[in-house]
Amino acid sequence: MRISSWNVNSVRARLENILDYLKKEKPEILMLQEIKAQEINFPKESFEKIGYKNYVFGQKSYNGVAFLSKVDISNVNTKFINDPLGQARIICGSISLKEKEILLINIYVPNGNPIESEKYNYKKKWLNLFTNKIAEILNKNKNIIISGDFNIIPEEIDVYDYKRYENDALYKIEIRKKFRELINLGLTDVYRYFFKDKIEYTFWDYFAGSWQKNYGMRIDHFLASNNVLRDIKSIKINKTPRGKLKPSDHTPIEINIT
DNA sequence: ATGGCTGAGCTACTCAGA
Repeated sequence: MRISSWNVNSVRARLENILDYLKKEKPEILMLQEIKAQEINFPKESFEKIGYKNYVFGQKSYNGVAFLSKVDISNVNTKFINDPLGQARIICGSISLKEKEILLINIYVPNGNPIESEKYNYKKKWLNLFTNKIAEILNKNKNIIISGDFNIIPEEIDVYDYKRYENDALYKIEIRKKFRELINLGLTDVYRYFFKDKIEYTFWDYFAGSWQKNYGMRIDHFLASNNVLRDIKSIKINKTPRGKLKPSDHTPIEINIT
């Protein structure tokens, strides 16, 4: 089974690109972030027409997450945490894989910039709430996958010039520590598990030819609990969609799981 | 290079992203 995650930066502006991607790569599940639409404006029919069910948690203008899936997702929940600002940033649900039930948690972490603003406090508070909830979940459920746009650069090698990001909400040491705290609950950064030193990115700014110069960062991740990690056979950052016309500034990251 | 694009909401311009 292939599961993919992609911050699409508006599901409506990106509809043709998303449909092209689904037809070409045929993931069983695509986890979307930043759909920037209310559920009523989500183009469900377009996805249903090519065999994907829609599970949507949207809001007006900003944020919003969703699952597109060929298989049933059960117990879909949009209240995983009580978001301090009431924003649509998490949707989760369960899938069956062989005899296993796996909880999929699709997240869009707050950006947090600029760091001297209330937005940074919101990011820290959000990450604390999320990590506490994951700790609680892991006590009873050993099969979880967290994926999405974390807005966190884990290490130096995950950004084209880390010195420029030392006072940025994506790379500040305080934020990277929160990522470590989450991992230390018993999760693995799946990309780094397969590729110890490889330099690859999932995001490139729209500005100033960042894509052409490969000025990017790795901020979209798959984290898996140990029981699930065993079943993950590969992971890939698929750069093709970022090079298309009218692209998202992020590109999909995909796992194969058996 | 702390915003030089891009999108939503709206219909002029602000807010947000990373």
